[in-house]
Amino acid sequence: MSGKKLKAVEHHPVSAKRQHKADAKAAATHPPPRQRPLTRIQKEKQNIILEAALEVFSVHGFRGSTIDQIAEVAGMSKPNLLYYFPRKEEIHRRLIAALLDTWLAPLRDFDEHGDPFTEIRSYIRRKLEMARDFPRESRLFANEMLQGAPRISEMIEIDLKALVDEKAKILLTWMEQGRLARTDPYHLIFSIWATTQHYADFDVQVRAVLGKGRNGEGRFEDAARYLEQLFMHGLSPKPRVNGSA
Amino acid sequence: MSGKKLKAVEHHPVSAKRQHKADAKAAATHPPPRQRPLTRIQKEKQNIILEAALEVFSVHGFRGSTIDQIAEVAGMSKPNLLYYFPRKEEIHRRLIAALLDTWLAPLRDFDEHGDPFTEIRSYIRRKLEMARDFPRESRLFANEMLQGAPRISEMIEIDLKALVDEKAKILLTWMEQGRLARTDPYHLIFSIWATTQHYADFDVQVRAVLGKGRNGEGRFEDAARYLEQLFMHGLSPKPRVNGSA
DNA sequence: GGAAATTTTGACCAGTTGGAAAAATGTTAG
DNA sequence: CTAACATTTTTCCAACTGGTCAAAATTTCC
Repeated sequence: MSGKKLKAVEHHPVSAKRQHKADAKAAATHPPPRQRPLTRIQKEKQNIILEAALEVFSVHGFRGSTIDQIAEVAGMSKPNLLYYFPRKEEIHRRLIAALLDTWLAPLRDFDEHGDPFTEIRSYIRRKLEMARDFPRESRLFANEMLQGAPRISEMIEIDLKALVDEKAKILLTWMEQGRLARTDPYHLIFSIWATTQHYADFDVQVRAVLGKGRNGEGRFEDAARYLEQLFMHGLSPKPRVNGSA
Repeated sequence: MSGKKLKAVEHHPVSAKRQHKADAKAAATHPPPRQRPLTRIQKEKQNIILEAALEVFSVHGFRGSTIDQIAEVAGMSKPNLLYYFPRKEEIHRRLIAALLDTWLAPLRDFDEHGDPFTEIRSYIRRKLEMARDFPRESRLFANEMLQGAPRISEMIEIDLKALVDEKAKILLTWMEQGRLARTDPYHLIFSIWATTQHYADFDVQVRAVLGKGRNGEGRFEDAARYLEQLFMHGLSPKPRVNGSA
């Protein structure tokens, strides 16, 4: 349903506080067979679990989620789930790793050689589509941020920062060329993130406020229209070139 | 430190799944004396607890937080804490109730008779100040939203919606009067919420991206400047009235 | 078909968690 | 001083949690 391009980044903080007693044995019945190329069934089950875990983690956060919950959503028993992911943290790590990759793709596509407004508009559009189509991923990310990003601090301090720095530079160039209003490129990017992800993270609120009326999918199109205008012209009224209303 | 205008809204969902066995007895030694006007010490202790709970809940969410954690931050034992708030949920409820009140104050002050841009600008400013000065409250709110606002759905579906409807109407009037660009007032409000609260909720990310440089308090001023421009004129470059750069 | 490997299940465990009971320690008004 | 009350601490518990383990059920491969 959602986990499209997984990628298994493998970071291994290894900092398990309480390692119980599972030592270097590692080859008993429990862990899914190492070395071997990972059977089709294993991949399927892992995806089912990751999908279920996304569902749960994105709502309750890491600490607030239990393996039992995830197992139930995944339709399997807890020990069975633990057969595929020996540790709760491992599931979360995998989700986050996959997420970060997908999540930043739109920003990576930001093209230096394109037209500033076309680039910005399509970036907003893509982010908005992701908020619509992958709200759980957005919430998982938000949850992690709210907690101070304990598990991904290096990733955002290094990879993300580098990427944003790069794109900010592009924006600055455009500004110097007079093709874009001179302003803070970092906060510009923040504002795009904020306004688009809001529709995923605060979905309940958005729906509640818009009321029973057109809170179907229309809100995303309305949002797209509104944001386009906002980022283009702001809220200043049109200079009123032709006659009155 | 933070809980200014408490208000004790009293909602009582009462849906405790596991009621253990505490029945109508209710008058043992545990509960803080009912009826009596609530001594000064009681208020103080309650505030200490609420303060600690805010600290914990805002980071880990309701389910992810434990009474032990809160008690430790509050500098008291768990049973002692439970003497003042017999239930974990009760603490959370109190926090949320107080929060909603404070949180919406800036929007309430939105004045129909003011100048559109002055009103919008000062609304943005106030929200930004709140993000800076009360980030935990913002995160607590965000956490609740991420979880689908299970404990405050009626409140946002009724009170919040009514308030926003009212203010949206004002915005519409301004638009019709040609004093504000014609656009969707609801999404306009969403965008203000999103862009301002972002600085509290995604603080880690913002700081990481801005880097070690001026991530002190400067970011809030930069944000204020940027947002002012965004909401005023958008990102279109100045018409270039006078000469070149 | 059957041995080997994989997957699933059921029983179990130690540590945590929300909360109860009651005893112990203040505090205060008469 | 002391009885009545308020507060705090100690002890305890049942349910929940992350995780283990051996055995049973199933699949895979020759």
